[in-house]
Order: sequence, then C-alpha cells, then structure tokens
Amino acid sequence: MRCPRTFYRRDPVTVARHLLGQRLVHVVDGQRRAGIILETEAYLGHDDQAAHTYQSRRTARTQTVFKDGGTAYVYLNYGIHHMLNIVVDRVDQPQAVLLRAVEPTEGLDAMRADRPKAKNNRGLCSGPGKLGAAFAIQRHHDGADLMESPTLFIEQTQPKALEPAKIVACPRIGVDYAGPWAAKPLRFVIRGHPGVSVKPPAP
DNA sequence: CCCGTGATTTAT
DNA sequence: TAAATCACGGGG
Repeated sequence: MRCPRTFYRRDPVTVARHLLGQRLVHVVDGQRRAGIILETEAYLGHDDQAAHTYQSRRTARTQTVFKDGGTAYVYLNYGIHHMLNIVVDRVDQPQAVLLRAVEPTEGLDAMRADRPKAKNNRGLCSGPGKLGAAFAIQRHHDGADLMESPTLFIEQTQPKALEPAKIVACPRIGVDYAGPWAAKPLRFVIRGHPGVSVKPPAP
C-alpha cells in the first residue's frame, strides 16, 4: 500500500523520520526495484541556507519543490548524479526530503547492471548518487506524483514512525557552506545500520 | 588527497 | 556571455 498524500503533507523533519523503514519502489521495464529507506535529510525551504529554496527562491530548477507533498524532485548534481528528493508539506511550502540510502531488497541484478562499480550489495544504494543510479532515476522523473505514477512510489511498511531510540539525528552531509544550518541535526539514519552513506558521529 | 562532469545560478 | 558553484563518488 502506498503512502497516502497526507503522509507527505507534514513538516520535513516529521516526514524524513517517518520515511525511515518504508519501501522505495521503481518499476523499470516491468521489473520492480525496491529497497528499505535507511537515511534521509530534511531541507526546510525559506529559512534553510542549505536548501535550493533558501529565501523561497523560485527558479526553473526549484519550481518542483513548490508543488504538493508527494511529488518527486530530481536534479543532476556534479554533472553526474541524479538526486531523488520527495517534496513535502503543502503547495507553495518549498520543503523536501533527500533520500540518501536504502537497503536493496528487489531487483538486485538490475541494480548491479546499472552500478557496475559496486563491489557488493551493500554498496549498491549507500549514498544519494548511488541510489539514483541503482534505481535508474533520471531527470524526467522530476515532478512525478508518487500517488499517481504507475512506476515510482513509496510503500508503507509500517503505520507509525520508528521509535525514537532507533533513529539517529545528526548534521547533514556536504552542506558545510550553509553557515549555522550546516550543524543542525536534519539528517536521520536507522541506528546501527551498516548500509548508510556515512557513519553518523559517535554519541 | 584529488578530480571528472554539466546543469544551474550568479556575476559582469 | 563568462565564471563559479555544487544534497557526490571513485580512484590514488
């Protein structure tokens, strides 16, 4: 069962936490690729210096982030990597959650074919760029509606968020330029899971 | 450590 | 028009 619209129409921190443990699915050429979400980052729109929508900047790229919760926001990073984000909150509230790692569960062979450099299954989706490649995410997915798309969606594996003790909150990766926002605990990982992009700092 | 890669944004 | 920037990953 897909996460409903109301799941996404909440603040980014709540959605980022609740996405942990849910299942990302992309059907490619009739074959399912799927994995359990292990790592997310919240981007808070207007005030967040690390967000593309800082000060609610509305550009050709960021217009997608102003859409309704449950919309995919995909952009190309460093000329190579397709980043998959989920727009959250309401229309005109430009906030999003970046998916940074999943534990692959279905379509492993197809993922390996698209990630020839991965040495093992654990390295297939342990980073936002790796995840994009393993799931064959491309720019044309930008703006896709996760409720309506026949091929790209998130399945709810559990009605409630993981209990707080199973979630580690820590600073986001790769946003050192963002001043005071660089240190805020807006990255969320499943505690102790080996499949994340960067091991969170020790408590 | 260092660098490829190209869309997007910002500066002239 | 040109330059700088960048939610990264792979190889030394």
